Amino acid sequence: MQDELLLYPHPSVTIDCVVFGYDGEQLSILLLNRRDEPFANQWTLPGGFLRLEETFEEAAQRILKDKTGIENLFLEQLYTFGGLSRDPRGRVLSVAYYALVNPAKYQLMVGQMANELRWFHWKLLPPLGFDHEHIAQVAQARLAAKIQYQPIGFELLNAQFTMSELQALHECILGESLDRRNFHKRMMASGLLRSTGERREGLKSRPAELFEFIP
Amino acid sequence: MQDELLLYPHPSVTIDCVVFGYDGEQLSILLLNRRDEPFANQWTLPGGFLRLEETFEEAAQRILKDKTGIENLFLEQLYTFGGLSRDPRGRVLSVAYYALVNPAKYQLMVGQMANELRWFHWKLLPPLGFDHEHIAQVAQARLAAKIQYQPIGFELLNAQFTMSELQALHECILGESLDRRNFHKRMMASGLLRSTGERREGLKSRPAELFEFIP
DNA sequence: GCAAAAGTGTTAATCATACACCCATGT
DNA sequence: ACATGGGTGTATGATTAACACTTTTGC
Repeated sequence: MQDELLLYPHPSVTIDCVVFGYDGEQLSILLLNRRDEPFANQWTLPGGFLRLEETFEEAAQRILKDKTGIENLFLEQLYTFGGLSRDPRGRVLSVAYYALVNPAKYQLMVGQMANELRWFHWKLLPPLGFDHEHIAQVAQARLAAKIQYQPIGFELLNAQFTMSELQALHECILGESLDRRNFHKRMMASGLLRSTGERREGLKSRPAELFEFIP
Repeated sequence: MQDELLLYPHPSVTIDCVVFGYDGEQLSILLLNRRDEPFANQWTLPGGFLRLEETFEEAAQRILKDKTGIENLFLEQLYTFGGLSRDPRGRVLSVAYYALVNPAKYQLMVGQMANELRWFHWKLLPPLGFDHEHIAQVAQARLAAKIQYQPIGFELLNAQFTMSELQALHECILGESLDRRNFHKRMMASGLLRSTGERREGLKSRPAELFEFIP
């Protein structure tokens, strides 16, 4: 039964992850400084090889947990990259995923195959190994396109968030400032979020209403 | 250098293609009746294994040419499917592509590994092998979403086409009828097509202006 | 002259934008 | 009381949707 599958050599398949983080001020991408060849001591997206017994998403979760300590995040498939020379080791495909996380919620843990992990401003990335600059660009474009049509929050914000927090995130991704009232109307009109009835208190000003995404 | 790549067994990688065809009346998807196991004598999307020396698009073009006779079509990556049991032969990933073609422009040629090729109404597909029903659904959804934002025509229509032909295509994909005048305005406002100055004559009614896509 | 499809403009409705004042809290 | 950020409505402009009659051809 496996015969046909063995007729030709198979490519390797990796999963690479573009992890966006938003700390309330600026949007970042998590990069990993590789310890080993290829691209030793260079920055790349966190990634790893797909195993036969796991789905793409399971692989992405495992890889991110092992290499960065980040667990249980929402992932969405971005694109699959298959250029012939994107990896010097041979034919390696990359099924890329992206995610949005709140960096404050995770403790980064540098895995064994990395020198360092660091958040970089999403528009000011260092030179990257493989074709990861290209992958990051595609992810940025996807994020910016997607936010036009729907509120983006995922894990970037806490489960409950104020309208200002959501607005600051959108402004950050869009690169422009928005009108508070119109933003409020648009978000509520989308039907994707609702008020929790609770408020965020303890700040220096009027307590803000807390919202949550509707599942 | 290849050592790391050999540590784990590799999955097989196929390219599957959702080829949409429009004959002026209805939108169809091209299916192939398999000659061999698995899924012998069942309908599937045309597809085949990726070779190490070719990109996804080259593979898709080769596969379509070999199995259907269709050449040189515009392809766009749809999604990559990686379910653990989508292929009974083992772990097989599928990088799916979709394309739009004008069936009248191609002579279908049944390849050696198929019993038959046939166009099926895009909403009335027979049961399909592998997870190809799912892939077809994703492609349908993508096409319907995409047409909201831009005129889709490309290879579906002839290089020159009348506004009514383009409108019939859009109505077919959207599943609703549109107003002629508003459609005309919207298409021209998109800036993606222009009048050729010529007309389609010889029909039973007033000759229609011919348009073309701006490259 | 009749049938069939093409071409075209105006009005109404909807949606998006711009904009400013008062409110609740902490200090 | 004042500083800080939160909450809210309306008026205008822009876009989209609804709608019908005239024109050109073949028969």
